[in-house]
Amino acid sequence: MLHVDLDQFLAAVEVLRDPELRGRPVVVGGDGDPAKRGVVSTASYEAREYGVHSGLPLRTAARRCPEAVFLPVDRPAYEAASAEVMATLRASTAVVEVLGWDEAFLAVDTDDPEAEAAEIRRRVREATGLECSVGIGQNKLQAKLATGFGKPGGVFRLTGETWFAVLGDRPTDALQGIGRKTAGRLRELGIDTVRRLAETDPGELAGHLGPATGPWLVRIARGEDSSPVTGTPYVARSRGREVTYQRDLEDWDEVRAEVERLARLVADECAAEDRPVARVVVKVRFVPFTTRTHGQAVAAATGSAVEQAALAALARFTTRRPVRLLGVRAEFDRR
DNA sequence: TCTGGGGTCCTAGGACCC
DNA sequence: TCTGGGGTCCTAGGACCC
Repeated sequence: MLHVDLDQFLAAVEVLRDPELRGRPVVVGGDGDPAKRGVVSTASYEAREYGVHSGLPLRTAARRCPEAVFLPVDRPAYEAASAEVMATLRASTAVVEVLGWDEAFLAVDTDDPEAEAAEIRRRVREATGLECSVGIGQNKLQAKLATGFGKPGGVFRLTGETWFAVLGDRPTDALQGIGRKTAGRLRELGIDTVRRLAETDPGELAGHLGPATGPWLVRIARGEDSSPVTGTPYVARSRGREVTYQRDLEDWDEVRAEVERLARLVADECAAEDRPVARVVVKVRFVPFTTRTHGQAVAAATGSAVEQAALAALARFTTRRPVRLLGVRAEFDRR
């Protein structure tokens, strides 16, 4: 199995549009104004030299790298570039499973995966001008982790034979699915490396981290993953809109009006997809950063059902502190 | 580090039913 | 009426990913 991951995707698309950006620190995020609330979506490798990375507040990025070029997120441009790349990948005989804008798994039948990977890199570059890295593995987990070792612009193979030599002594958050919080909880249990996690009794970990999560963590630490590469089209389970306000909302009438506006946007998208909404969840982030959600089942599929449900969900909030973010999410009927 | 926006999946507790 | 045990569903919150 191969995992294809485009290098510094958003920044690379911007460089293609404006070749003068090549070689310069480029930061894509928010509306391109580093003085505003927002975070970095993608930093070019030049910007990463200054400690700028995805998720970093734009203000902080500007402090670390004042000479960087800050650009707004241009979704349509990235969607178009992504579609071109995915079409290129699908043109081969492989089964292609797309993950977001800039990643895909490919199930290929070949005796020489490195040659296949090099060929994919060449075709993507020729068709789109974009560079990618390719990971090779016996399953999706191995392939995906391998890509990181190939970046940028390289190919890396990770198998059951090399798994522990490459990853055994690394911290547990080297694994996809383990973030800062879970790594911290594992450390408290005396588990600080991938190897230690792999040696842990799944039943014991279930007691600490849940019946599904515990045993799953042990499996991924062993490099085990039986999930197939599926070419079936992705079907969303929910659709939502959320917005962080540059100025905190203090007036609850304004909060109500905004929730109604977001609900209308979501309702229109759901209607366009012709999928019945089962539930609406409203999210409120209060100042400084406390987030609460309330949901409301949608009874009938009437014209304004989503808006009605959103306002009903909002009515369950009793706190009246200033608000920095509002969100409305519609969950589809699961059948 | 003053912390986006799009999502997915899992957990725990309570309600409810037999 | 001083109270079991198992199963399922719903809800809010948390963690993670791109």
